[in-house]
Amino acid sequence: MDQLRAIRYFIKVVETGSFTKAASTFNVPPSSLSRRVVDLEKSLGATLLKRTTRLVKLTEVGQIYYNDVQQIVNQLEQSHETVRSYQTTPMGRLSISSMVSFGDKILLPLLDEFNALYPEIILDVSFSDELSTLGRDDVDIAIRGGYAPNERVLAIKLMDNEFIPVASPGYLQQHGVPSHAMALKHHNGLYFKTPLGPTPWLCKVDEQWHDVSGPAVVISNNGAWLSKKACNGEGILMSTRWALAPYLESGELQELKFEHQLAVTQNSNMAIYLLYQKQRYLVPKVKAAVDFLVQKIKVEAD
Amino acid sequence: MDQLRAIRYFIKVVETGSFTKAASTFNVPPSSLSRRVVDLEKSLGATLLKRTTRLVKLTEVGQIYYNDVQQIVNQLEQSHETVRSYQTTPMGRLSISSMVSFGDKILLPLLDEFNALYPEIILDVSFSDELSTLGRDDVDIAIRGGYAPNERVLAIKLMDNEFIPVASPGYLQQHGVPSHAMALKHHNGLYFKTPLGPTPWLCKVDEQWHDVSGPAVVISNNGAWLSKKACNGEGILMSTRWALAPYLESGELQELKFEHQLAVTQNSNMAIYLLYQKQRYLVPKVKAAVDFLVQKIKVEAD
DNA sequence: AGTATTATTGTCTTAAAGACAAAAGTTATT
DNA sequence: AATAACTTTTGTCTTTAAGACAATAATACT
Repeated sequence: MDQLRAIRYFIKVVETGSFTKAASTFNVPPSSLSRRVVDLEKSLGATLLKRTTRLVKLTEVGQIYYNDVQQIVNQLEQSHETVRSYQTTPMGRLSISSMVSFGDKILLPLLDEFNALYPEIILDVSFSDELSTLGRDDVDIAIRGGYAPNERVLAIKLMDNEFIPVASPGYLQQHGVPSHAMALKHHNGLYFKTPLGPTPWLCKVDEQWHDVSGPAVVISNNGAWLSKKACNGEGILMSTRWALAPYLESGELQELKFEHQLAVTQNSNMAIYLLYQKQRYLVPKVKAAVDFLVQKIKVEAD
Repeated sequence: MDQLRAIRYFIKVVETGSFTKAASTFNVPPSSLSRRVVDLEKSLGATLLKRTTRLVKLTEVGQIYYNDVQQIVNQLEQSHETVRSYQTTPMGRLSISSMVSFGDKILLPLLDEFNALYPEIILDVSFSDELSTLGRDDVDIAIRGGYAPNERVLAIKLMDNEFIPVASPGYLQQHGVPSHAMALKHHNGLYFKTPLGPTPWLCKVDEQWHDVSGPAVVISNNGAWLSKKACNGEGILMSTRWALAPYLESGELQELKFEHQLAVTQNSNMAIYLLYQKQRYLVPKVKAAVDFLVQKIKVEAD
């Protein structure tokens, strides 16, 4: 029995929920899949699928098995790609996942340059603030803030991700410039929301953390929109220095400085990391992109 | 092409270093292996093996590929065992790896009991202080001291692993009872050696660590031998409280107490952990053993 | 209830792996 | 240096397993 083929069939049947649909993706008759999956079940001594003519569902062990083999087949595929592309020029589809805000401001311009450099690499870029599970999905490179990666994933710090409080001159004129961090509690807040929830205003005084968040005006994960609102004088915003840079330069917003520095998390080493799977660095396209991005962004940050 | 079969052939060829030897383990002619490996190499577009008639060696990519697929095939095998044994009574070979000293004193008596409880489980117990790479090898359960496991491995703390200094009454009469930890520097040392090297005598005074190791008489990883020497009054020994318990009770050795407690590592949470792979807990024999050992040892520790 | 869809089963065909013998290439020994 | 011993590869045939296609059985929707 071609075990691996049977497993691939099984996986596809689970994913499509149908023998017929799965069969069509392999260009073989459904009967083949049916037979192979039965073979597999016999060899395992367990039924993996509950078949009703209308839909195919996983059994309890089937679910366990599916989770395992899905990942295993994925790994195998990656390993084959590593060998196949070993010592060739960078080429093929490269999928990058980035935080939304970072993508707009910094990543996209760089990718244009990257594209010109490696025309044989087809970029597949998606923006999302969700913490994608690198390795599970087929994302080659992910860019995320403040991340604790697992052992198989390598993280390179690209740049700091310092959050600073800002407000428009108009707002400060009307409501006064807060002299002490504690005073922020009486100011209107425009809150940035990460996948982990809204970011509070925190402040460390005498080794003690205080939440100095003021009443919320809006909460959003859309940085540009929040910045607009801040410019309109609707409240105080805490966002990353690099996202606010253009507004600070134009004077539309100004940074608030306090004796006790503000933060949005007690975890001090907030930074932006580039993540990739260790083994995948052997694939030329991945190596090219990692090296390029790290070099470009680290230089820019200086 | 039966990819998986080809990969299994390839792995065996690498392990045995010979097509002929590998072929005999599969009970097929060597020509089959030769053909399948060539197929595999063709499909990957790379040569994996450097064949000279006398020995077969891996190429550079071959080495990378071998590391990958060896692990992948292992995972697949484990996954199949999980399914096959799902909801059956605990049975089959169970391999346990334990630290030497812990094995003698605590584990073996328990395993006799375990064996009586689950006669269908064939125990394969090996003792070694080397840090075995759980998952890479086929060890189901490992027992180790002070371990930082990876994400796929679960660690359950079985008991504390407190090191205490002891000496025989004779030794103390002859050399005097050290009044302060610092005084140990002038005492003969019997040093216990872990895979990470000999264990120094450390002592924390005013938030500052000091090495108070005295001149070494012997260094060994054999706890029983060191204990004997300590009984003979040859020096001061630091070993685990549970290993020394019988000598302390009989009065052959006595514990030295200091204002500033001694340790053999700055890492405070030294303890003995039971380690196993998360997924493998689904295999009845593994679950039975983990549950049994945890329960028994935790109860004994009270 | 009837129809359409879907999985399974039966039978034949095709493709791929195994068996066995022979050849080619290496290393070690005489 | 040449031969002997061993190992991998190649050639040819046989056997085994997967694919093709039609037919059947079973289920859900109209």
